[in-house]
Amino acid sequence: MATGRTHRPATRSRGIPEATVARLPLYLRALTALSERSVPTVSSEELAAAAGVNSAKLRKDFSYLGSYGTRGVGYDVEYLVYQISRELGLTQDWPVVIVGIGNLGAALANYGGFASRGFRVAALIDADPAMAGKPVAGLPVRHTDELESIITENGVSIGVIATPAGAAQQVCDRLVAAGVTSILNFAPTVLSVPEGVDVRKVDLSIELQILAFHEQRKAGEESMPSAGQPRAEVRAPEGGKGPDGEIPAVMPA
Amino acid sequence: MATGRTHRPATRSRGIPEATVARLPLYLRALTALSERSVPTVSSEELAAAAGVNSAKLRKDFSYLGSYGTRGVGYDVEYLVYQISRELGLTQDWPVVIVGIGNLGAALANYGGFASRGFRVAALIDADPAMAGKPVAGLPVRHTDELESIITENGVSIGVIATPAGAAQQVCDRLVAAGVTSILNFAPTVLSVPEGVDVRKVDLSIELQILAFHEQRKAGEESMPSAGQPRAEVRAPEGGKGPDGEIPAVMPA
DNA sequence: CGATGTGAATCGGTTCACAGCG
DNA sequence: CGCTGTGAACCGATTCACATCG
Repeated sequence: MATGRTHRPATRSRGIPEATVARLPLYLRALTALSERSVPTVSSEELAAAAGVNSAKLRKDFSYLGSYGTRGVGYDVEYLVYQISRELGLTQDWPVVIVGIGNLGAALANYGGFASRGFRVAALIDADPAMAGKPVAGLPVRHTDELESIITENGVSIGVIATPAGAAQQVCDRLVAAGVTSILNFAPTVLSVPEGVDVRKVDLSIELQILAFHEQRKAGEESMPSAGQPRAEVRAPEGGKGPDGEIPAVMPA
Repeated sequence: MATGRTHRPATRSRGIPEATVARLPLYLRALTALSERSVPTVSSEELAAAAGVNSAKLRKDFSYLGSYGTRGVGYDVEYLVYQISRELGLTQDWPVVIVGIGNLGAALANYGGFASRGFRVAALIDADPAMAGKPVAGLPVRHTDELESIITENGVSIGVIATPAGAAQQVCDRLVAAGVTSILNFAPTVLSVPEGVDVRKVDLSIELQILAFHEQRKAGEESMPSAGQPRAEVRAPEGGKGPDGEIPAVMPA
């Protein structure tokens, strides 16, 4: 596993479980929706339903952040939005670069969920000289040659890789060398990075394969000599996802 | 969690853990690469490195599928590719529809990783009448009115939703009513579906927020009175991901 | 001998159920 | 009285370490 230190410096009591961190954005989204409808407070039950989890899990998650609720009443929406935002680090500005402006890169550049969450697309970068200068989502595409200077000048610490698989590791190396310490990888490759660099991946193909697995199972069960109903025992609406939940990648043009 | 049945019919000994299923596509990808380089066999150690996991986990995973290795030698690449493909249900053809042909939908339509894995884009569907007939990735975009007939005629059981958040639930309902039982959701909404329908989601914004959380932590540690080295204790290259690994969604144009 | 396959130990996360408090 | 907050039980997944066998 290589966890760096074996024991972790125990940065105060900051022991928020990874699984909880992964759900905070979900709660935040639900809370934001409530906030827009001017709902003042929510119970764990209601919020849980809106976020697609169960209430016990939600309460436990919030308990790691502190006691932000009021017994007998619920949670103050605005206050919770603030607390979660702060915890996630969304109260500050995060400049990001997107490398690889193919179909996917362009889709990401146009994605509205960025700005609203404290993320700012500092630059779009592509290796194709023909792309250079072309405006995508209101930003001119810059050439890969400028990668290092863009990172440095804008203090970018988060990079998004949306290049073909073959170019991903190389791009990753350059991003890291230039100072990026968090990478969101859409290319279908395993990136190797030095310790201290965080990588998350999204791979559409993998998601589909997992669906196919379950789909096959359903089909099999239907025509099973034993099996009762056509489709029972599958994944519940809850929205749960396999543990460890590897996320995989989409490949651009 | 609402697992439908409480005990599961125990479809023979088919007890492959969800976490293992989620990694099979990863192994498959690595194996395919080896196969293309005509490598005949691999050890658990080598394959694990290529897939970004540790070897004990990989061996345990494979043990759920059966004993496909040879002690003292390793695994036969071709044989394993076949076994995993079969297990995942990739030896059959899976027609899929993509609903919502914005930036993201187009990117998905152009994604090459589909065909190579047994997935076939049966149709691209969009609600905008102006899009109808326009060719995207070689296929003419069809209007939402045709959704039901397309699903039925092509026997589609897997649907991909790449619409704006507001339209997602409605599209989902129609897909399900028409017979779709697996959905890959890219819209940033919690979809509610009847039991027996599988939903997985991909949300870019959530992934970025998780990165921001860790990024913030790194920054904090650096200037910590106590903390030793600048950056220790973060996520290792291993590629691990938070359990439960909620996957989030990208929003199209 | 070397690498697989797997019980047993361990770990992290989820769920339960209820004490605590506004 | 109702809902939060949480210890404890539970459960699945990961890791360890070694017996097994080609």
